[in-house]
Amino acid sequence: MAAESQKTAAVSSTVEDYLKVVLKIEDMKQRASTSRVARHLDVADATVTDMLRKLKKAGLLEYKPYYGAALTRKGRQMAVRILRRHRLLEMFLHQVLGYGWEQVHQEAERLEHAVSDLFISRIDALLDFPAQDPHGEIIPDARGFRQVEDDLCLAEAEPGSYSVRKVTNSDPEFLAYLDKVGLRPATRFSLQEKSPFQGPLKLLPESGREPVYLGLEASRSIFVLPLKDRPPASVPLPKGRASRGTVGRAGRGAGKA
Amino acid sequence: MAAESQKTAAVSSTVEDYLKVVLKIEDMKQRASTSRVARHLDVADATVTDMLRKLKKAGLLEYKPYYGAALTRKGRQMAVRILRRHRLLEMFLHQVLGYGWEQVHQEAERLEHAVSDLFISRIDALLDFPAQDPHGEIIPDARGFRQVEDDLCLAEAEPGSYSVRKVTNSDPEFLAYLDKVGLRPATRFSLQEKSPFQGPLKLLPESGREPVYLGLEASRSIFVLPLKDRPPASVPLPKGRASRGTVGRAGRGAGKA
DNA sequence: CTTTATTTTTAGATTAGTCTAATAATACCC
DNA sequence: GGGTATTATTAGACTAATCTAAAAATAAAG
Repeated sequence: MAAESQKTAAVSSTVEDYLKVVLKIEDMKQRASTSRVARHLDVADATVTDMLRKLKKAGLLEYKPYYGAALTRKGRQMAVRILRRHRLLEMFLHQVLGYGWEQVHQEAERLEHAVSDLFISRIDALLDFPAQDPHGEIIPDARGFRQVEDDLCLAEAEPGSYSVRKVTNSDPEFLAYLDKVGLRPATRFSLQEKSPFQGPLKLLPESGREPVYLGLEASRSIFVLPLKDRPPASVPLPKGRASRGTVGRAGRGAGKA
Repeated sequence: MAAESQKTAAVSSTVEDYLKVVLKIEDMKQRASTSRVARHLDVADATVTDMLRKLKKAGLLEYKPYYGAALTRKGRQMAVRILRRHRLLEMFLHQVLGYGWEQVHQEAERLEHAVSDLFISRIDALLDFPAQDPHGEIIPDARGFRQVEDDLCLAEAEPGSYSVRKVTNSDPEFLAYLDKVGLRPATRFSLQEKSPFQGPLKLLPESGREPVYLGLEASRSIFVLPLKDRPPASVPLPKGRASRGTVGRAGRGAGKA
C-alpha cells in the first residue's frame, strides 16, 4: 500500500554501530556470526542475537539463525554512509583541528552519529574532497561509491620495497608507536627480512637509519603497495603529524609571522 | 568513607539537557517549576518530576516537591559547561563551516553532547577565544566564568539609538527574517516609535533606508545597548553572514583567484 | 473559608538496549 | 556416527527515559 520511502529512515546510533561492524567483518571476507559481531561491539552474544533479528525485520540485513548476518543493499548503503562520515571526520580532526592520527578514531566514533549531512558536506569541501583518511583508509564518496583497494598485507609481503598504504588498527598506543618509528601512510620502506615461526619483520623506513622490528601480529594491520624499484612519483596521500594544524587557522591576526 | 571525586561524573545527554534548561530558566529569573521545565524540553510533566528527583539525588539540584528546582554549585557548573560548548560550537559552525546564524543552533544542540574537551579547546583556539557566539550570547570561559551582561530588552527600550547586543531566540525563521532586514549583533539602529497596546515597534537599521516593523513579542528576544549619540568606536562583535566561510579554507589550490 | 481550577505527583506501562544463566543447535574428532 | 566442545538462542530481568491517566496538593476566587 504505502509507497516505499526513498529516504532511509533514521536509525539509532546503536543500530549504526551494528551495521558498521557487519560491514567491517564482510570487508574482511569473514562471516558475520553472532559472536564475531559481539566481540567487535563488546556486548554479550545474546544481545547481538536480538539485534540481528530486529535489523532483519527492518530490512537492513539477512539473518540466518545459527549462521550469521549479511547486509542488504539498504543496510550496506547505511553502513557505508557511516564509514564515510567516520573517515571524513577523522581527516577533519587531523587536518583542521590538529589531532594526531592516534587521536582521531575515538572522537570520530562519537561524532559520526551526531553531525548532520550539512556538516559532512561542509568539511568535505573544506578538506577539498579528500580521498583517504589519516590512516590511509579510502573515504567512500557522497554516493556511497568505494574505490577498490589494491594493497597487500605486510604480513604476506616478501622482502622488497614498499610504501605504506593504510593502517587498519585504531589502537592509539600502536599508532603512536608507528608514528614514532616513522611508519605512516605514504612512507616508503624496505622489508629486509621476515623471521620464520611467527617471528618479527625487519624493516627500514626511508627516513630513518635505524631498522624497525615489527611483530607478525602488528604487521597484519599494515597494508602496503610494492614499489617499482626506481623511486616512484610522489603519491597523493595524507601526511603525518607534520601537517597538524596547518589548515583552517582562524581569527584575524592569529598567524605568527 | 570514599573521598569526594573531584572530576564530575559523566552524565547522559538527557541529564545535560535538563540542567541546561534549569540554568536557562534561572537566568531568566524565573522559578524552575516542573511544568516550565517540561515545556522547555517538550516532555510530559510527570517525566520531569521523576527526573528532578533523580537529579536531586545526584546532587545536581535542589528540588522541593510542588515548588521546583534550583541548581546546586555542581549542577550549575555542569550546566555552564554545556552552555560554553554550545556557544563555542555555534561560533565554530558559523565562522569555520559557514553556517548561517539561523542554522547553528540545531547542530550545536547535538554536538554539545558528543564532542570531547579536546575538541572544544581546539576550536576555542582556532577561533581565537571568542567572547560571543553568532547570536551575541556571551561564551563562558574555560573555568565557567560568565561575564555580566548589561544589556536591555528591546521590549523595554524607549525611542533612541541602540546597537543589537544579542538575540535570544533560536527559531530559524525568525533569525532569517532579522538577517534579511539587517538586524544582527552589533547592528546600530534607531528605535523610532512604540505603538501602544502591544503594538509593533518601528525601527531603522543603520544600513537600510526602509523602516522595520517588529511585533512586541519579537522585540522580547532582542537585547540592545543604548548608544551615546555620537557614533561610537566599532564594537568587537561577531559579524553576520558576510563572514561566512572566510575562515578555515583548506586544501592546497582550492582558492579561486 | 469553601469551592474550583491549576499544577504536580503517583501509578502503571512502554521501548530500546543491555545483561546472566540455562538450553539448544551445530561442529569437531577419533 | 556418537560424544564432547563450541556457538547460538531463549528466558527472564534490569535501567533510563519516556508516556497516559488518575489522584493529590496548591493556588485562586468568590
